[in-house]
Amino acid sequence: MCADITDLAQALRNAGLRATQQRTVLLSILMESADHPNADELYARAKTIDDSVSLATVYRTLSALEEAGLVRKLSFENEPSRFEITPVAEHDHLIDIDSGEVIELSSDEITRLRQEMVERMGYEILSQHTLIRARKKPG
Amino acid sequence: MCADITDLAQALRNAGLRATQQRTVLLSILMESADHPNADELYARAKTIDDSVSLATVYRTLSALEEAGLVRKLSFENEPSRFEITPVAEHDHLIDIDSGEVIELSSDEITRLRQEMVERMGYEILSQHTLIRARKKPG
DNA sequence: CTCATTGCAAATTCTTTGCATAAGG
DNA sequence: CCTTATGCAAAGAATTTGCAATGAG
Repeated sequence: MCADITDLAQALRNAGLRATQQRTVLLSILMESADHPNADELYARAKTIDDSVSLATVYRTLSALEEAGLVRKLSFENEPSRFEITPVAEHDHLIDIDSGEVIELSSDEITRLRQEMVERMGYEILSQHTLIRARKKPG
Repeated sequence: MCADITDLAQALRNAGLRATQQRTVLLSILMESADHPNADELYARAKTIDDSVSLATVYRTLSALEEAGLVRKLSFENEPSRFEITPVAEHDHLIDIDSGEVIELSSDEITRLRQEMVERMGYEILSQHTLIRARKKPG
């Protein structure tokens, strides 16, 4: 949970990326972010730690981290992409359309079902993600 | 399958929308599009029928149709939004990342499982959609 | 007739890129 | 050192909006 800078730098190098100041900061922020921040939010948070980071670097870093498999990009409707550390356990997202809150849903059984269905069709899954738009029931 | 112009106009009015020339054309194109076109593609197709439609109207119409529940907007990663007539039977999408082809997956069982899970949490589902990125297995 | 809808062009929003400088290994 | 990454500012892509003209009911 509380990875130190050295660990992060190592994680970056293991992923084949240079462990720059900016990447380390961004990765640490993502790891301690329970929500699913977008690029602007990450940029704002990063600047409180390292005033020099630019938004361009945030985007470039997110692309690099995604390509390396360390980060997952989430495309919600009508809003900028959000990002999260690649989850160990597969999970989906429910967005409360009234509050905007994003809730993670684990979905082992569903994941297995989908996997079977898709494999029967002759495909292998690279990634899968379900987005549910929902509203709290009254009462 | 082969709805005529009158039906379309009526469908629009039933949804509380004025049945304009442009909306009727766009709705008819969507109904006969087996793929999942984006705004630009719809614009191009619409112009072959009615040269006067503008891209702005395509966007405005799609918003209106979506709000009215006639159309579903699909947010794929790294590409403009695509649109489809709101499906009668719930289904998800698999995108072949090599060919770009989009395949519809029906998912009755999975839909039911998700529904139960979410209801147990005290939410009611407004929409749900799964996007699977996959690649054809060799052989 | 009256108000919603349209086309056009300009504006926004999110994201990417070119280039000279800085910094990782 | 040598290359890759960075910041900045400018470019780009997708989508939205203001406004005067048009068209549906």
